[in-house]
Amino acid sequence: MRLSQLFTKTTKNVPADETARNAQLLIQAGFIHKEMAGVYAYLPLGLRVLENIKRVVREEMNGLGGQELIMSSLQRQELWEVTDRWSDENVDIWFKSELKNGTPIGFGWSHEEPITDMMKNFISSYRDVPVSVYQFQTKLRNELRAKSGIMRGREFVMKDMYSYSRNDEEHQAFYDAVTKAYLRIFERAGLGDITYLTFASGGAFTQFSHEFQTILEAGEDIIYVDKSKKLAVNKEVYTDEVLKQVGLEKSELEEVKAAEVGNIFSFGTAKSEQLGLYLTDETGSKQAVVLGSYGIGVTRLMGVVAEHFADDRGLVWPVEIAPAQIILVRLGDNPEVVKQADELYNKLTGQSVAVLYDERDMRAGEKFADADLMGIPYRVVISEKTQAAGAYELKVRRSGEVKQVGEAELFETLDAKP
RNA sequence: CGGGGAGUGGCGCAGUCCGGUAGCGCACGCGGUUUGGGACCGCGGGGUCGCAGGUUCAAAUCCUGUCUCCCCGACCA
Repeated sequence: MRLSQLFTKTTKNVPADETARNAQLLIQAGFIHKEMAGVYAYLPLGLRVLENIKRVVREEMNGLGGQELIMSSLQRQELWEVTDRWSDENVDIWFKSELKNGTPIGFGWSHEEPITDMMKNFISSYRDVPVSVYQFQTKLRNELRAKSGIMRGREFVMKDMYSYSRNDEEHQAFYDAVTKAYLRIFERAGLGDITYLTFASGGAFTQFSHEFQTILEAGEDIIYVDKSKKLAVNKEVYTDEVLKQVGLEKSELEEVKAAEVGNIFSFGTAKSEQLGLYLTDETGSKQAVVLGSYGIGVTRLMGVVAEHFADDRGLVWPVEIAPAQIILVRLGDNPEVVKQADELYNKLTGQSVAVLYDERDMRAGEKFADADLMGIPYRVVISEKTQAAGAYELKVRRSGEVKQVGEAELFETLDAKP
């Protein structure tokens, strides 16, 4: 993408109505636009990050055998009344409206009920399971107070997966596989070192659920981490009894603030029984289906990554989810410089390397500041100076390291062929 | 939902106490000088001061109501 064609602009002014670092930087860099409190639009660069995160998540979900679909945002009152989660007393984050004829409808804050109800059409035999389905869905939640930028909004994108199994053993095998896949996702998003599998409240159905908590000062949760065992316990279930159960020693635990980037649940058969999802086994007897639910806050994850890696110059994206792998900065309009820069741009984009080509008629300082603010992992400069030196100037955003490289090394860095 | 703070060109702010023709920086347009870390000079365009009432000869400024935004807390499968 040529930056002269990009409609968004960076700004030096920090937005006054944001204190969350992630939102400040994402707005300054032109990645997102704030529509109202807790509601953000994703502009071209931000959308690229979002799509990259989705790509990673999708690959891992498909690897588990998950089948992608998209449920609806408008939901039926009667369905949620079956599980007693329609009333505002029980669920206080509903957005509700009604059809022209007066029929109440809700805007989806979760999809457990609709998706499980829908699966009744397709699961009737033990031969139909195990099966898992997932979606990337915009969730709407009428939070009393929005905060933390895109880490907690009223409208956000979540990947939610649901698994249907015939018994606890089958369910547990899948649950464990999801756990591993989740850890790989956070690893690929660059947060592997600081993301912990965390024991958390299991709600009404099981004793524990598992959260994936990323250590972050701006996080909203308190957890106790055992860094050597790579496990943690959420403060909400932090008792001697629980520690004993999960095999953690109080003396090994450290209290930290963290952001919940994922959460997985076992529902057992309770919800299936409520909604009437049964299968027939080999003996012809009817059994309730074992349900699991697995969420990742996609937009929150983007916010956490932004927040965690940012430095005093701006955003810093890990290569796998960056809006571009490289930003090609062309200085001046000397015909030879233009020629070399155009050629490099064409060669890289021809190999599907995502390149931001800064061919704007601007001063070097502004271009460098923009490249830093946008957080593109690699920056290559082509100018009269680099031509005289006979090498490309390559800067690594994260470390700040600058070096002269030849074509071979440049392409190797970008995992491309010269 | 309780407490606190704030709404003034696209963005960031001053002006409000003490009423008298709305200003600065960034961004934008034109001209010029610059040109490897957010340059400089000159000229220029752009704002019913959140909204609705009220007081007054006169309201960004005073009064009443209302909406929105931010922070702390509470809440949070």
